[in-house]
Amino acid sequence: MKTKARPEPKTKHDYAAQAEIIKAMAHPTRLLILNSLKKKEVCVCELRDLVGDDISTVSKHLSILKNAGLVAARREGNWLHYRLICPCVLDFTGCIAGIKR
Amino acid sequence: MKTKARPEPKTKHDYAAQAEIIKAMAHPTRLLILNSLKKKEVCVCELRDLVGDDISTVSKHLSILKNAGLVAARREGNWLHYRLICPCVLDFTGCIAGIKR
DNA sequence: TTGCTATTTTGCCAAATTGCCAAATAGATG
DNA sequence: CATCTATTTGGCAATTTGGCAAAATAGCAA
Repeated sequence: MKTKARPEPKTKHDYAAQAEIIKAMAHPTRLLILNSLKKKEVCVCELRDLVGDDISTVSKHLSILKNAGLVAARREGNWLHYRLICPCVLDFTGCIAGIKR
Repeated sequence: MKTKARPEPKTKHDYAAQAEIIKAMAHPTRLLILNSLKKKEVCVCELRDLVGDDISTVSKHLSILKNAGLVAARREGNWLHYRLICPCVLDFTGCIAGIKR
């Protein structure tokens, strides 16, 4: 039987890596995109309609999410379908919802 | 018996509010502070030593966390002790740790 | 009151972020 | 090849953020 794992203390580097991912989520449009991908993959053009910004703006948000490792794309003909890689990032919402200022 | 609650669709305003809180967490120093408060409240001067930045910088990070509703302060003489209001925000870390780029 | 300590606020500046438009790219199709 | 569609990239201005230092504030004690 294993002894209970004791986590190493986190370094500044660890926190920087975490912050990169959290920063990618820290934008209203990107939260909307992530939530839109909760149940199914969605095409960029659909996301543009949902978001309502210029397509180039939406694309930039997607590349930020992609670089953070939060979403991935699959090409199908001319369309790119984005999907959520780690749906658990949306569980966060439940905790956040309980915070009142 | 109640029927299962069906969440309302989130508005841009909802996402903006969520983003505010997440943005407050999206900085290495602020993640370090939040984790330092995981088990017990901590004085500002201790946090300054942990973080290593100028005291005014630490104070600014604390005010960002406070405005986001993530921490609160309790005065004891000259010292201010900060504590984590919603420890659940640290559960997030588990999901984040699974993300690889 | 004065002085002392802990903390916050203000001012400043460099760096990063945001969003739009235009241009470039990738893939499909003729 | 040319052309069309979907998407990304580059450039730019406006705004926001981060960190230090100086000044201001809050509470305690003499």
